[in-house]
Amino acid sequence: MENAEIAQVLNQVADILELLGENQFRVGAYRRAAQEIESLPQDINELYKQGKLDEIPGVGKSITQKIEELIKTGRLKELERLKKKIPLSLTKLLQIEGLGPKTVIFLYKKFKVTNLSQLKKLLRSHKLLQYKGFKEKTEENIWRGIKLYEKHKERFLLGRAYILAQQMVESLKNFKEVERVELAGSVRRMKETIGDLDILVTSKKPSKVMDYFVSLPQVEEIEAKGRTKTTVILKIGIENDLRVVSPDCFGAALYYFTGSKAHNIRVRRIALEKGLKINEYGVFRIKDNKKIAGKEEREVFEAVGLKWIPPELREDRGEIEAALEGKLPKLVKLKDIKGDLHLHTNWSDGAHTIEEMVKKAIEKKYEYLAITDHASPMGIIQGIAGKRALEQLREIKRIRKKYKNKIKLLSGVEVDILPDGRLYLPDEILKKLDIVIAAVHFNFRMSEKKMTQRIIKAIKNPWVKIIAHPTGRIIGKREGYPLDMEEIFSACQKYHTYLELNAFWNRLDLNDIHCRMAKEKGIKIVINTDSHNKMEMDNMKFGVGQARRGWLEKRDVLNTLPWEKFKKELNLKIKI
DNA sequence: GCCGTTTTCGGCCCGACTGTTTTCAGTCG
Repeated sequence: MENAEIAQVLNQVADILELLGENQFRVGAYRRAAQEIESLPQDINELYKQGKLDEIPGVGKSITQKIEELIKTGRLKELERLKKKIPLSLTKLLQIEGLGPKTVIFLYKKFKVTNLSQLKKLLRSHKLLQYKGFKEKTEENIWRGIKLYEKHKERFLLGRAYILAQQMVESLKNFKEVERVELAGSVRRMKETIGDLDILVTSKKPSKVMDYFVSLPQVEEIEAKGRTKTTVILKIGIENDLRVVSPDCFGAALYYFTGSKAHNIRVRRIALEKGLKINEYGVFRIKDNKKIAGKEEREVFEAVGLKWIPPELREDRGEIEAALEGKLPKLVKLKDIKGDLHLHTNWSDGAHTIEEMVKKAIEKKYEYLAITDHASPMGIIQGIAGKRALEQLREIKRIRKKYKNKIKLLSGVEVDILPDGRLYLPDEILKKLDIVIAAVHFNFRMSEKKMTQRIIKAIKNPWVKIIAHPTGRIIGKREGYPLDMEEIFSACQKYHTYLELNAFWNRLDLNDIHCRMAKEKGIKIVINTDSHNKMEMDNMKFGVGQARRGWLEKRDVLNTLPWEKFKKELNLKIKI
């Protein structure tokens, strides 16, 4: 069983225990363990073999046994037992905004509600109104939660949420009563999926800001409106929280609302050990309630003896320990990126010409770029197979010459890896190109062993420099194909092939955890946008965000190298 | 259920908002 599967089982146990009214800390312990396992930078099966399960934070004797049982048998008797008490389907109802464990269990016990359609039927009958604590408004709220749930079962992808968040921030900046505005929450942490938007402002007139905020055209519905906190649902279906605080607590509030929850809990615990209390208004000494920090985020960290931690790291995945020891990584930045090596043009399925892509890269002050159109047996893509590859090469050389003083234009291809691991273009063509990217685009359903062998065969090809979107996932749509990443990393190291972090926000593949695994193995990553038009080249920030979440530093990313070093590293023979 | 530079027992992060209350429970982040 994989890390994510084991984490899921533990979360299910937590959900049922919570519904049963179990001790909340016991519930929390399962959640914590699940979270730790999900973000583990190693395969949990390896830890098991080494007898090191209990070294995972939050995993003690009891959960160790449960993980062992899951690894050995694929099942957990405890969960089977719990499922007899309460159907697992109830845990789905918990995902409806406004429905918590108390209400869900009440609906189950009184009305045998176990799923959404039964819940709707009950609401329509208005039978709930006879019970204490339930009035029309309660029914309305549950309907609203159901509507939101049906509209958006999945979390929003970062790319979409980011643009909307920027719009809301800009609108707030334009309002005269607003002083400071900052984006917080999971968008600030550049998480690949976003639950809601969190925006923080300072103002002397909070109620005016709240009135202005709820009147913005993007707002569909007001869920809660108070003096310091307002929650609205935007037309697109995402929730947006706005918090207004005074300037002297801005740093504390920014820290607090950036999260993640797991990170905040850990840091507050450390604060408590030092006799300090952290809340959204500041850091306070418990004995006399004196405020010792809060204006700037950095102060909050320093007050509890930590170095400032970049938002992307705040997941309680070891960043707190690293900050305590002064061993935080110096994360790669967007401005460190010197080139983009995976770009499509109208020679295959891209929208723009080679020259238009080159101009955009010059605008971005890149030192180099590679044109890598598809060469694929798939009919839908009119690619650059055969003679067309050589034609395009001539065109690239022409444009290379034209812009040689501004940017280094490299020739390339994104060639398909066939099911048996051979490539769609012969070596005679590949060897004429500067950057050969290989990728899997079809026949995804293979066993882990076969898929791993398929990709390793491509890695071994001496002309292949990069494996694009290595796991093939499309976030929210398609699981990545199963791969033995350890073997892939070893092969990359042996054959000097690089793995891509595809910056397109519905891929972000490799993900943060894989990036961190790669870093630990000493493998460099290349961050590419895989742009199919020139605007998409701006997606680089999402790739860098994911790389930062994976603890990558400048030296871990191939395309941070300046041209001469890059050329040497890849052993490129061209003269420009 | 986990954890320990005060502790192997007794803690476990903290506050805002809503709805239905007349002092609070439930939910959320």
